[in-house]
Amino acid sequence: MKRAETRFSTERFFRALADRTRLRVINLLGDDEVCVCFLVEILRTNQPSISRHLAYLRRAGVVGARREGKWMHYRIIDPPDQRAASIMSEVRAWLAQDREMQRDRKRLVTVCCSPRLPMPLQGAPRPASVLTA
Amino acid sequence: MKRAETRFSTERFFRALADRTRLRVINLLGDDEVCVCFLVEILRTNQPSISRHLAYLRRAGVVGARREGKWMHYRIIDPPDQRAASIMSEVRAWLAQDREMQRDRKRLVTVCCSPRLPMPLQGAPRPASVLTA
DNA sequence: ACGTCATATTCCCATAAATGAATATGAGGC
DNA sequence: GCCTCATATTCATTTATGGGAATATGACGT
Repeated sequence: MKRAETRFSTERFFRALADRTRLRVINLLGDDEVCVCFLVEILRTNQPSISRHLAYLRRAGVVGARREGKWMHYRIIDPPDQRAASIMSEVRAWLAQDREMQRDRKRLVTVCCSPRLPMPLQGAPRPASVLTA
Repeated sequence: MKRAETRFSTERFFRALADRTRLRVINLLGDDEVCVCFLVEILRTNQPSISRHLAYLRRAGVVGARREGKWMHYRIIDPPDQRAASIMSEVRAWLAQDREMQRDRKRLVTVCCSPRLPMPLQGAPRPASVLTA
């Protein structure tokens, strides 16, 4: 079991948003849970890097995680602070307008729907939104 | 004349908000122009430090400056991006609830209204809100 | 021109954060 | 138990960031 995260901090919250990779992660999570392995695939970076960014976002109070067997599913959660939650909504709407972010989302759908997933993703649980799309 | 600042950047914007001193500056600026010398006084730090933070905020597109003789007045401006502007409104409302921020504002009023200003502030132009308060 | 005052910038140092490589953990199957 | 796979953490190194001291700039007065 993990330690209770240190109290919510305004600075940590903004810092979490001050990195393009983390913003891309937030964008990809969208309104569903997404498995880490897909984030690794779409962001084309190595697994430890994503894992650390996710940990950062978790400490900042903006994402939550759920384990399912070997897979970890991450999702956006409302930060404990009401104002922070409003800001998160704005941020997500903002990201939705960004070119690279739109490309990322497209790629996520493409990759997930592909009949033959890239090797490392065989059998990984697809994000819900893709399945229902 | 200064160079045109590099294009607005989401990350730079959030990084600007990821520092307590800068948040305190934003809070102190409130809805008026405030002279740098008052920020130095209230935040009890050295002048170069404030100046750098202000430069940071300027590059991030959240504050603007106006020179009046030897004095520089800073004010909050709407970032070029509409979404960023909404976020700034949220942030400012958020800061207004913070204890330390409220103390800072109080001190600003106290200092400005004091009949005998601290030495280095003699003759400095007071922020408008204090005068009309 | 010079001096002074308010502010900006530079330089250097210390700390913090991001990265890649390697290793550790945790879950499931045999 | 061991092996494998998905994810997390550690380590070492680089790279940004903030702070203090000193210096530069810009505006005004003389």
